Amino acid sequence: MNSQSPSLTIGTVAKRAGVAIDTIRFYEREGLLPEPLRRASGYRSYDDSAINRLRFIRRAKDLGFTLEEIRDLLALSVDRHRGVKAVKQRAAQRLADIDARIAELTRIRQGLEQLIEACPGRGDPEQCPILRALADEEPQA
Amino acid sequence: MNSQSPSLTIGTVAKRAGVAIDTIRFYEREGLLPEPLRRASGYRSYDDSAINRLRFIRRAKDLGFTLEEIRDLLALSVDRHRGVKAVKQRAAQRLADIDARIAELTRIRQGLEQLIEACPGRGDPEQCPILRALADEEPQA
DNA sequence: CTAGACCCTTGATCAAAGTCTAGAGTCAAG
DNA sequence: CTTGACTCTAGACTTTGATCAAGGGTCTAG
Repeated sequence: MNSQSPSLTIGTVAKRAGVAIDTIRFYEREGLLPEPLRRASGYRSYDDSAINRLRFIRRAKDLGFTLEEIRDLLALSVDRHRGVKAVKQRAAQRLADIDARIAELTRIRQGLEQLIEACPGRGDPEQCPILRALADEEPQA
Repeated sequence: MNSQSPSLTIGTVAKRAGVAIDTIRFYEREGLLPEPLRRASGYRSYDDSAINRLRFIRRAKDLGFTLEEIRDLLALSVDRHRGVKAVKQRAAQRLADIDARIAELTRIRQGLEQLIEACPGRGDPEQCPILRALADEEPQA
């Protein structure tokens, strides 16, 4: 097996995972990263799994999950002792959350698209459907 | 002439527009609402246009605009000649952003769904594809 | 040994979009 | 006139997700 050197410093991990050092310590405080081993000096000592986890967090974040949701997602792997069934249920809940998020975005998207299609892109603001839809009728202030 | 009595209090406006009083004052500070007339006592005095504008803000917010973007939209809507085009462009940019987000969510949704489908929901945790994906994840970046 | 790079903790600060508080003045009803 | 609801200002606080600063200890190369 490879990788038997669990002695990455926080700076190295930060660089490889593409996040700031402060962010790593912040995630640790927030319970998204486990507390790492420490050297005698007190320096945090990581191995590759920390980098993997940080990348996982970053991707999930890019997808619009909050850190709290990500913590739940990560907690799935800690649920081992509670059995595969609980894990599957929680994953299904995540899926439902994602579906709801997609549905909400789709609703917004369609409202916007209709407005854009109806807008000539020039002329009198009074005629712009985007502005009119937002303003509702009878402004004339 | 149904000459409207322009003497709505902030509380009435808040109730009709469906926002909090503090939010109205906050929007005023932030330049999203014009400063209203004042009574001799100092009380803010609104008319219906304030309600319309608050609804405009709320709709734009629902469409994913930030308050800063909304401030821009409100300013643009006053510009007869350039306003409409810029409004349409910004709306189109919002639409593109939303599309990208939907695409990302759809992608992760399908990955998650496949994991769930492949998971028996019982048995050895080592065999659970969900746990395995979370544990290892990320082959390369 | 010493300089410079790195790491430690604690606590402050930021941005967004409000929300809430304190202390004081005002308005409408009874 | 008094009571209670309403409004005023200024400024502090909230949440999320970090980022920075101060004041120190550690590590490594020359």
